[in-house]
Amino acid sequence: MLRLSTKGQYGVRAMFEIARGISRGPTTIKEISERQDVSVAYLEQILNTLRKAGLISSVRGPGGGYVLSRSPEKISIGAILRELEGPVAITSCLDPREGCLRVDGCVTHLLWKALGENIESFLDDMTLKDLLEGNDLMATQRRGRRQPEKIRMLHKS
Amino acid sequence: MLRLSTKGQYGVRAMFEIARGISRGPTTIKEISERQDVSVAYLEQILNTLRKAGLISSVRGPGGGYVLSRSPEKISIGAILRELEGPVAITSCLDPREGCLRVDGCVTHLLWKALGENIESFLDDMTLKDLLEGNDLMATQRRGRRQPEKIRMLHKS
DNA sequence: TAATAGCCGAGTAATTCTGTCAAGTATTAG
DNA sequence: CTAATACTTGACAGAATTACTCGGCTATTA
Ligand code: FES
Ligand code: FES
Repeated sequence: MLRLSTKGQYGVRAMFEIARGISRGPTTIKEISERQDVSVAYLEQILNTLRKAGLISSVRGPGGGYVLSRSPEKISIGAILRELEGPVAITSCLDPREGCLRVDGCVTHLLWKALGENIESFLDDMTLKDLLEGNDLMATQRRGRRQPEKIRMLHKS
Repeated sequence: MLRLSTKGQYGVRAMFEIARGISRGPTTIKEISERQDVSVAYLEQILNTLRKAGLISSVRGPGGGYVLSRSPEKISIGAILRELEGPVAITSCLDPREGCLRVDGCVTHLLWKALGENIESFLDDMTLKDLLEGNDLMATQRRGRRQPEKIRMLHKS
């Protein structure tokens, strides 16, 4: 229950790759494809959506690729997913693009609403920076280094 | 993003109706159908699943219907949804029935896992009793009565 | 000017969702 | 006993969504 589509998942992983490549300049679709095991054609579609949303910008021609429009800590996972999958809406009744007639007097409405807000604040609080730190953590694990706070909390839970 | 299927939603609403009818004895499919606007045929499918799962039991013949197997505070929304929609699994990688080969070294794995656990604890903490109290709350609103705690918290959030 | 790299719209196969339908079985009132 | 009530079961089908692929185009630069 409550699956995320592959589009959303791949989107987050692609954004992570672009974020990770910051120091090397633009990251190409091909590189992302190889590192994350997603086809080039599918990534084109996904990255195009994210570019139109203003989360990344593209550089054409040789040496080109994609770069983040803002710094990693300013791009939340929620922002990425919203562009690719629309707003968090546990039920169609809660989707601003749809709506419901029976809202008043519906016992479950508040329940789904609260759950949705819970999920959304989680996703909006987590950013690409946290993912980068989580990756560092994995790379340096078992070496006694200091662990980034938010990810360590994830690890515990 | 992250939609709940209608099956799960209807299932929760049906369980609420059965819980609400406790004092009157078994609740028939037809009654649930009328009160919750869901077809009898579809409810048959849903309630059968819930019965096989042991959440409700059925009484056949005239005067029959469905009753809860346990008291409302012992039936969580999570338990209902798990039967109808399978385990919470944001990604296929987290579904115990599927799994993933790239788990080690996957940056997003911990993220989805933590989100899933967050959702699950929310759903497991909320019970039919809370829905019943929420319903009372709606019915008595604007009359200055005392409001049940958990639902009032929902209302605030 | 050729190679690189992103841009764009359409289309399609597979899967999942959202139900319906028909033919049963069990129980009870009369 | 029998008729009415109500749940039981399995199959099936249309609609919607997902998860992609494909072909051709445009911009940039060495
Ligand atoms: S049916 Fe739409 S809010 Fe409950
Ligand atoms: S790809 Fe399966 S856990 Fe990340």
